[in-house]
Amino acid sequence: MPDARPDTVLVDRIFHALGDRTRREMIERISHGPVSVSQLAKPLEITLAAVVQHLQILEESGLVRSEKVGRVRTCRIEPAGFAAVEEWVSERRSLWESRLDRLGDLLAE
Amino acid sequence: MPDARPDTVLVDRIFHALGDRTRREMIERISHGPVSVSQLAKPLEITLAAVVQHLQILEESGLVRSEKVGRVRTCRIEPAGFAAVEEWVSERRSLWESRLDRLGDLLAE
DNA sequence: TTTTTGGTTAAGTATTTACTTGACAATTGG
DNA sequence: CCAATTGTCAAGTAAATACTTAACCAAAAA
Repeated sequence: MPDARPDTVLVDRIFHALGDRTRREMIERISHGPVSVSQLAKPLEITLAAVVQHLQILEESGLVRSEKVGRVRTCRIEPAGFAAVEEWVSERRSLWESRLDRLGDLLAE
Repeated sequence: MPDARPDTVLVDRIFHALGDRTRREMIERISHGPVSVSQLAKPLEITLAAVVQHLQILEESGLVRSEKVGRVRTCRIEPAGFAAVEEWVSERRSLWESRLDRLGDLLAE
């Protein structure tokens, strides 16, 4: 990924994080409640090391937060990140829907 | 990308499509109104061929629709796809927010 | 204290993916 | 008719990214 305007960097990271199915599965799991890294890894057929790497990307995107107590790291959802996605999507959609070009479509038919 | 349950395939394609910044820029552009492929390519510093390839991925995801009349292909937003994203995101978020684990967090502090 | 559990880090491999080039087809303008 | 525009397709390249292995550390259990 090349550089971009500062205000898009966040969105970039979020969508990149969500672009991988394994990471979405991890989010799925975490959204049902806090889980440790090894619990998170169990249903996935990849190594623990790979899971840790995915987790790092999820944390950098701000979608997930984690905290280590003792030797176990517990993962939680960070709702703010999700709000940013909804915002981006609904913004683009409403932009389109508010257009009157639809009218042109009808006339063209 | 490996296989997945049939009902997740759509979501997979959508998030994969949104995972690329160039494709999001294309969506950005299209959401302001219908555009031809070459118009779409102009601000992007990649070849027309690359744009066409991105467009194909966007169409397969259901986020964009296009139609060719004469020699020009015009691209439009397909709002239904966007709704699917919002649904997925808000579902995960509300799942988390409705959890009472927050209570546990407070007690732990 | 020894072992097991849970996690981290670095380095390398292999697959995906974005992108280019070049050759081509078809519509439109001069 | 000839040329420019608009797009398509196939094949190859280069870069990004997912994943593994292996060595390691700290906390908890036996």
